[in-house]
Amino acid sequence: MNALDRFVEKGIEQTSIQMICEATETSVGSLYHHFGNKEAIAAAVYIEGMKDFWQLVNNYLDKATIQNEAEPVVKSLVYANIDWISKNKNWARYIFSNRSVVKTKEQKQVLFDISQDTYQRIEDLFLKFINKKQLKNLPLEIFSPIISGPVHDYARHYFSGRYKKSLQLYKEEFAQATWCAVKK
Amino acid sequence: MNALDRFVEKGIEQTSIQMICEATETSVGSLYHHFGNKEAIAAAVYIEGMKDFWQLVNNYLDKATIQNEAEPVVKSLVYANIDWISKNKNWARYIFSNRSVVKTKEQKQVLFDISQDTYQRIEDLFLKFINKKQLKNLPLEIFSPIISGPVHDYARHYFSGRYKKSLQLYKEEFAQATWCAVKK
Amino acid sequence: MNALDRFVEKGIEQTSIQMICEATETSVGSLYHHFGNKEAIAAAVYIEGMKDFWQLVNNYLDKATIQNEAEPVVKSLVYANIDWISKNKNWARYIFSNRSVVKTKEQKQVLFDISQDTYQRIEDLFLKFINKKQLKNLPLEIFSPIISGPVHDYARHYFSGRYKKSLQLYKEEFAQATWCAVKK
Amino acid sequence: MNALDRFVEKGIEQTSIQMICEATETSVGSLYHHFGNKEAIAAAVYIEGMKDFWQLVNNYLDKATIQNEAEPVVKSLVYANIDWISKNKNWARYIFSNRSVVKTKEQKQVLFDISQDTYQRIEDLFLKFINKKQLKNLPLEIFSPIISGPVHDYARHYFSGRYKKSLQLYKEEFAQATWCAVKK
DNA sequence: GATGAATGAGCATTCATTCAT
DNA sequence: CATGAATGAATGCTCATTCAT
Repeated sequence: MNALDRFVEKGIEQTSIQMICEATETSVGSLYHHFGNKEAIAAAVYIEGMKDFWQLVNNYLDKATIQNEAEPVVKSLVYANIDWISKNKNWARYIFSNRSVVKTKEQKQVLFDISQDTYQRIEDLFLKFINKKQLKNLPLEIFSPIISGPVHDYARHYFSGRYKKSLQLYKEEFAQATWCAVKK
Repeated sequence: MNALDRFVEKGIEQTSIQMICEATETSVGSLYHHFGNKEAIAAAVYIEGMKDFWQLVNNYLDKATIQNEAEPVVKSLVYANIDWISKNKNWARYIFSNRSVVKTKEQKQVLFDISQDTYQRIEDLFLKFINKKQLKNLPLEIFSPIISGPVHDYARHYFSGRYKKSLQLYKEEFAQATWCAVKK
Repeated sequence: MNALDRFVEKGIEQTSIQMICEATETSVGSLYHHFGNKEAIAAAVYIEGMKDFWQLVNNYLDKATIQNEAEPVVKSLVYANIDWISKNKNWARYIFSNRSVVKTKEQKQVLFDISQDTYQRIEDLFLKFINKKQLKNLPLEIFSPIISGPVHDYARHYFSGRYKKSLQLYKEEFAQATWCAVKK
Repeated sequence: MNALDRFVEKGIEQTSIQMICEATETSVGSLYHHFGNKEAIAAAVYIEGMKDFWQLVNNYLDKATIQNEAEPVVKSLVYANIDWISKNKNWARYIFSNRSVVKTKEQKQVLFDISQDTYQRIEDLFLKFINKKQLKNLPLEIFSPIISGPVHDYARHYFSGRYKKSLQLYKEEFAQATWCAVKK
């Protein structure tokens, strides 16, 4: 689905239904039959991207949890962010810039359902590692910003052209700094 | 009263020139006389916000550099982010979501000029503290994401309604975690 | 009912798309769907008029060429001008005052194609009559101004209200004077 | 006054007051102080051009009437048209395309006054030559179209780019054909 | 008289959405 | 289910004109 490329290229508002039709080789009527309106298309693209992201996170966690240690788990989350963003640049740009396209209750529910299992899995892991004194005893909701924030922030600057070096280049630096930030 | 409030409330595209006129008690012609077009208004709001932010950062640095230690400097940057975002919620929302409104060479130059002195000041400080072995020897361009990223990420979730607790509540946690992330 | 009537009445610039919609009982979108922009509407009206004119010229030539003499051919061109202008006052006014609406290559080509056959036919006839010493040996491109110019000039003054008598009244005078102007 | 050049270049409607100010190195207020509104500027340019034209015609008639013969008088009118148009291309283009800018009673009166003397002079001459059987006994109001029409028509085609050769090149041909058209 | 900033009505054009085929 | 012509509300922007200085 190349609506994504158009959305990233010109912005959602500047991408007309006509353009999406051409990019996806669909007819106007067909698009409306499937999605109902333009906002739903934007939301569908967002949700599809997030689904893909959470799958990757889940896969990385499968390997990282084998050793039952906090460090590989935390670092795997950093790696997952860096790798997914690197491989899905347009999706990342889109998701970073268009959080607000998910508006309706139904869309929000779908988004919630997509991440819920993995989110819960991470919370359980973190609670366990806090108890095992491997992680700082931080409120659960600030782990995610501490782990993902730096990478996302770098990616934003990179996408805007301010930073030139690829995320992959600083993979270990981000992973190590993040680990230092959260470890007990 | 502000164009900013309308932009945040409905999004730039969904805010018509008419709405801006009403919000600012200006006439259409006057707006165009001073700004030239809508994009320039959006850019001006962005730049004004950033100017305010960098001033605050500079003020915080003045106090933090007295002791000539890395820790208060790093933490002051975290505090500056948290305090500015907390006090200027709409400006923060706007800047987080509309980085791309600064488009023309002139606008980019103005934005650059605004931050340049403080940015340089921070780089000089970090280089000094790296040499004094108080900070990890990281590439300079990843300090900023590591320090600002977590706070920004939390703020985004907070603004979107996902997180309910205010940033101020986690001020020390963010400052401490960030310090751990970058200290040698 | 016609875009033409509005254009003549108020001028092209002073005729808004809204007015054209009302006059043609079309919707704005439909107009843009078919023409693309306002200039294309103005050009289409111009071209339609010229098509009609050249058809009349062609019909008149059919009859005038039967005798194989220069005089009826030359006079038939004068008559064609006078009759077409008399019967299509608004189209004539429009075409006289808006030559420059035909701007794009495509429009110019269509206009050329419309007149080309008849134009060539007239040139061939004139060359033949020059050779038969029935016409002055003038450059081909000044026959047209000599034949049409007086009638057009009268019509312009008539349309502007300066002259009151109808063109038809002076039909024979124009035909005879024109014949005297070009005959050997 | 270079408003003329702008009017010809872009059309009256497409020439803004601002452009006229820049072209004439005047201020907006000054322009409005002297002319009252945009239409009056357009009319003033038209009238100024016509004044210049009629002066030339008058000069040419001074010389042409010495011999007291119809032929030099008729031909001098053709020459006057050709020479004035050749020397004042932009004014000619403007006047040909913007007859309708003279709208108010006052403007029409001025225009009338400008041409009246010369117009009367020509009518008197023509009446005399008709009586002397040097000219066809045509209604007075069709002499002008017969004499000026061909030249004007050629000029229009020349200005639109359709004809490439300058008017001056066909000076004698137009003069001779016109003389043939009106002579007894 | 001269100035040019301010005004706001008016316009061409776009585009999400509908619906008859 | 698919299509794309038709719709018309909504918008960014221009520009003639005014008027306080």
